[in-house]
Amino acid sequence: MESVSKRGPGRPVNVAIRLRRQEEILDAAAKFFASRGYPEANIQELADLLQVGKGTIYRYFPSKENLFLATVDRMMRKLTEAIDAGIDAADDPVEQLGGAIRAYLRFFAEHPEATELLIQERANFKDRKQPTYFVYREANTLRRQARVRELIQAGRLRDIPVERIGDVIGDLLYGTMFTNYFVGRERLPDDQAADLLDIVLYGVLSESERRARGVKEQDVRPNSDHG
Amino acid sequence: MESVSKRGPGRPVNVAIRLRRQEEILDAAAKFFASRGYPEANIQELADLLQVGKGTIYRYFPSKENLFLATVDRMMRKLTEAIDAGIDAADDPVEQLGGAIRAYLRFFAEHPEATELLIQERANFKDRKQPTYFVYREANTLRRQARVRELIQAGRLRDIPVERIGDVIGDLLYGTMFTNYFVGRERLPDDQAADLLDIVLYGVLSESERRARGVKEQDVRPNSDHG
Amino acid sequence: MESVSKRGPGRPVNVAIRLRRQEEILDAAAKFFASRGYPEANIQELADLLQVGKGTIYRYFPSKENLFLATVDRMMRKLTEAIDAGIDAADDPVEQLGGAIRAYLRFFAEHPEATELLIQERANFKDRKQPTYFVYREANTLRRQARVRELIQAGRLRDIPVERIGDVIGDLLYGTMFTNYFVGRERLPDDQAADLLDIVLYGVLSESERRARGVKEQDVRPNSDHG
Amino acid sequence: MESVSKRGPGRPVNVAIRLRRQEEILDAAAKFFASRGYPEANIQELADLLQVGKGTIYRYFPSKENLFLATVDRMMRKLTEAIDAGIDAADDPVEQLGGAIRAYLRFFAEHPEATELLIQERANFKDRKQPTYFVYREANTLRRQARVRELIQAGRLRDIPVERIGDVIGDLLYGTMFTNYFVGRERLPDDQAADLLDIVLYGVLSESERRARGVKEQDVRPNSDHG
DNA sequence: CATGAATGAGTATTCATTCAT
DNA sequence: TATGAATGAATACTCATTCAT
Repeated sequence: MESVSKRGPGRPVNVAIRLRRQEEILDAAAKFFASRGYPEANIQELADLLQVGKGTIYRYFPSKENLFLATVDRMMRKLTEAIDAGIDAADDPVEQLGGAIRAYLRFFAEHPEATELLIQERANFKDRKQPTYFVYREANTLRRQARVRELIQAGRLRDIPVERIGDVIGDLLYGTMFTNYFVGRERLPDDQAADLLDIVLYGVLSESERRARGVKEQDVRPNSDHG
Repeated sequence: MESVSKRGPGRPVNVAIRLRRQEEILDAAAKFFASRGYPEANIQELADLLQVGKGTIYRYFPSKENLFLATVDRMMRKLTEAIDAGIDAADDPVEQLGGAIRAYLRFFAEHPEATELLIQERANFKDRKQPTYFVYREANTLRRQARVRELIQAGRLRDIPVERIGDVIGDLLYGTMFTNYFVGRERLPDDQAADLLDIVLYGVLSESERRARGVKEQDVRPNSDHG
Repeated sequence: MESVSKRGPGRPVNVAIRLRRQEEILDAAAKFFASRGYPEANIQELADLLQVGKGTIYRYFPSKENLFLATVDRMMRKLTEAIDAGIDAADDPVEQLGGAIRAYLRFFAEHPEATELLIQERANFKDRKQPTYFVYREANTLRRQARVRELIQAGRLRDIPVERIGDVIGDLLYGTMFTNYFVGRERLPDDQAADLLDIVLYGVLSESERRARGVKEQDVRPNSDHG
Repeated sequence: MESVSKRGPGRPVNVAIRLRRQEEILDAAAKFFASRGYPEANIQELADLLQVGKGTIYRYFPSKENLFLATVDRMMRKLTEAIDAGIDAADDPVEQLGGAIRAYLRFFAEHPEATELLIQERANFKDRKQPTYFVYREANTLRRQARVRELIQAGRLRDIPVERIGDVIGDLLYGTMFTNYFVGRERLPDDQAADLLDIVLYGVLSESERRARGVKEQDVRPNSDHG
């Protein structure tokens, strides 16, 4: 697509080869960094794994750090795609929320190395870089907040500040993903998504307790973070 | 004075001094490991900070690893104490839940280095050790589940499996704590606790949507993890 | 040229260069370890001497210990060759014994560092390794004992157990070599070999004393170590 | 015994205590240095063994080096005594030579640590100090050469330069002692002494070979080291 | 283009020695 | 006098990166 020219000058074939090789390296690197941890992952070993020379890796990525960050970025790109696909699979906005959550949990269940990469990035580049995860999360915030706002205006969600809803759901997913990985929880992502959604949608209080507490529909508590 | 041991002459071991020195080292080490990250934290610099010789640190802790893990453990002990205190401050069980959440968020707001230590531990000792955080979390699980069970039996919470509630709240807090730290959120812990609790207790759906979805009091959805 | 392997492009491994470099390192290391002593010999300094980076030495030898032991082994290989050459230089078996002794003493006179390496090995690897010297000595024992046995059968040597003769000559050379080095004796190796051989062959007793003591040809004293 | 004074000034008792304590330390140190090797022998461990504080050892010996060398010196003093006793046990001078050799070999058989101390001293103080062994050996040289000279004048030994005889016997013993220790030979010292003496006295040649070679009584070969 | 030989900065830990108690 | 707390010099080894072939 990039070069539609039938016969450009130079070496057109190599571009494709170069991209494919790059992908191969990133694939192997993702697993390798995740299994060893960034500091213990040495390039020589990765080169051996890939059956290429060390120098070759350096031809594709200027440094270990750069390779690692490319690895994380690629992973986050894939996560974003997966979530978007999960959203697009439903029509009803509330169902779309469920779709997003399922996609998120599925993704990390299928790619355990993804979680490890997030940790390693934060631990090893704490001062040098905003965590890629949050770069992406923020990039999608407005788009997703808009959706929530529509639901509120449609009267389907309580009138709570949209950031608050986004934060709670985002933080809950983030915490769930880490915990799943760290303690080795083996739940089916879809079951877990359902449980989680149930509480987020309905809360944990019983009907009687809700009534006893006199919930007001529009505003359960004064909104402190509107400003 | 403490021990009437028949020790001969010579410089007596002062237990109190020893303990105090140990605490001083742990205090400094917590901040130091958090600010540098485990791999970059070199003992020489820590010794300089403490104005003692490197050897002195090694008299109190046999290795860098040991010192670091002691640091994490101490922090988790303090967190547990803070949460317990937050619980004990209220009588009503639902209020106690709020107290626990507030204590948790306050603790990490006041001790930003605590979050960093958790990351560093996971990133640098991934294969050697179960994360201390989850050792403590598990140690308190049964005790806290019992409390939830009572609330359900009292009809104040929906009849949802207790693990599910514990997991959701635990994961939400965990994710919130990390996110606060990573993106530098500066919310007042108590406000954040209130927001979070509001959603956990009441859910995000509006009353009309709840009714439209025909919520059943006892069991909103078939319980998949009872067995 | 040596190997017609189908290696792809890239810098080819030059086996000859590799071997030469290895020899250079061993040469320098032998002198260096001998002059400093094993514990004081630090690799950085050796690298400086060789005008290469520390890492280069580690490319050829995996550790300081390994390098040192390779150094000792090489020296013992050379000693063995020298002795064998000394033996082959003569035809008469008794002359061959003289040739071996001369070669031994010459070797250590010409390579003072060899003695030092033997000491250093024993002192620093006492529990980890049988001294290389004795590994080689034992490897040659049977071969040399056979020669002695022939001489006895030919009636040229007294009928003394072959081990006894081998041990005495071996121990005498070992002790002479150490003593020469430790006290800085500067005798010509060939003169010393002659003196030593004279006593070993003829003993120190005068003819009259021999007769007075009634030497029996075949067996001067009851053989206690035949079994 | 040392201080016969009934009531000297100061603290007379302590001198005896001090000497006894010093001996205890030297005893333990000899075995300790021999088993660990000088560099690995750390003073703390020796203090633990002796059940005293590290500082106490430093009250008796100013440094690790000094303690070690005192240990070697004491050992050599004992060896000298043992050899002298072996000499004094016989009247006939040739028997006395046998007595000395037996005493030497017995001493090292009974004190294996003695050999190790000699190695360790040479290996670790190569540039700082003439080996104690040779200090003592030289100190006794003249005395022993005189004895040999008398035997020659009495016509009982061949007229060989006395140094040559002393060197050969001395080197042979030195080499035998080391070899015994390094290869773990378990021969009875007296048997070994007899074997060794047999060869030194009578040589290894058969009578017929001696005659064939035309041994001249007084001078088997021109004396090259008289000057 | 691909390779791997060469490089050298960087760091946890030990232990002889001192000296306050 | 005896002790042991405190100290800090000293060193092998790894591995990201470069660049000659």
